[in-house]
Amino acid sequence: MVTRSGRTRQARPARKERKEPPHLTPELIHATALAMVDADGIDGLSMRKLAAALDVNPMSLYHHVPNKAALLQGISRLAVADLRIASADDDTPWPEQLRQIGHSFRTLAHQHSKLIVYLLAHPGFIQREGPLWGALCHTLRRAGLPDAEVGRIGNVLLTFVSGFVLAEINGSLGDLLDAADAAEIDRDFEAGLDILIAGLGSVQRIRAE
Amino acid sequence: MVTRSGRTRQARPARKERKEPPHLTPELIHATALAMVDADGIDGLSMRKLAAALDVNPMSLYHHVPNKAALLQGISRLAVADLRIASADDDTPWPEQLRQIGHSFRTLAHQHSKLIVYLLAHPGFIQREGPLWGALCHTLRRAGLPDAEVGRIGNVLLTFVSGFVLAEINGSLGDLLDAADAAEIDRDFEAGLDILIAGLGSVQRIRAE
DNA sequence: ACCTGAACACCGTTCAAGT
DNA sequence: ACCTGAACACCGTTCAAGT
Repeated sequence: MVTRSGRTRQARPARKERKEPPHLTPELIHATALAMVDADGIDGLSMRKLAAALDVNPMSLYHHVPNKAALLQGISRLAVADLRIASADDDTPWPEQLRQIGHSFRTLAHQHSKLIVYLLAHPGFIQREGPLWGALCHTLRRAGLPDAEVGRIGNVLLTFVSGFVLAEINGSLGDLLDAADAAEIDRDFEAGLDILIAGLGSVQRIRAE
Repeated sequence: MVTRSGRTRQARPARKERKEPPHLTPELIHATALAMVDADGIDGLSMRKLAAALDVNPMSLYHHVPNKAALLQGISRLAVADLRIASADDDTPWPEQLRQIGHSFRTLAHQHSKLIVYLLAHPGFIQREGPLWGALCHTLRRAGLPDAEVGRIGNVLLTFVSGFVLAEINGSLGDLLDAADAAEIDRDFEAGLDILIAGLGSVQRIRAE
């Protein structure tokens, strides 16, 4: 919830009366906008409502953010920064590491569910240079996959996880299965990863022959 | 392209002058709106632009369609009606049949790419009673899967295909892989289906023990 | 340098008035 | 029964004017 009542209201007589300057910065704007999206969804965010939440004239925002598209891009950067890939220790077996990457993504999706739906539907979310794709490719190479197959297989894993969290968040997953509780859906996610990893093993064997 | 110049302009003196009634019906409205979305995307559709394309006052639409949400629902119904599941002949092996279902979905996604992105991001697209989910469950049961697993596994296949077409349409797939041509992406899709089906086979074996 | 009001071109939707 | 203009409450964004 973004509330305008959270402002400091101290007794000492500030130099500028009770209308202290909000110290408007891109960081503050992005953070507030992300909070609004997390709370009310993409449609709940507008330049004018954002300005109201910051207690500022709508037009002031345009001195720190070029336009709404750039604002959304800034929000995305902020959210993706919350992604934590557990990997980096090469002694855990690669199937377990793939599972961890999948869980990292899904956790991020739960943290910013409203935004992730928007991000998955628009280009430029997963980047070739990002930590997620890097970790994925690294793990697959460690699993013995030839370089030519790494991208292809990595994409299969990524698209499955994307599709899953999307269906999970928009509710169609709970609709198709009769899964009412979250634990059931967790198990479905695990089952999907199992199938992919099992399939990956068999394809790996085939290509190696 | 929806153009307003496509109206008949005959020489005979119509009773109502050159402003003939557009015979506004829900069907015509939905079809025109779908064409607009296919051409310009979801954001390219507005009640006012739709009315302009139909050469009608914006407010007239509200006598045939309750609101924009209902309009989008009607468009979706229209698009989903284009889905053609090839199956129904039980002599083809189940892996091939699964592949065909996946291709049916992907073909639909290509036909209405702009709309499908919207549909996947919003609830209610894949229905339990729909032909796609029905065919999927039927095939999986035929593959010898216990009833308890059918939903779970069907969901894995569906979410993979959803995630794939989404990444394909919004361009992030072509970005991550260096795949420039469509044929390469076709092969990636095939590879994904192969992995899932292979994994499905092994899980099937495990559960059977 | 930063803020702001007015204005422009759009939205979806309601409602009373027309035929 | 169907259509329509005016109006309302919203948008994103530009721009000239203020400090």
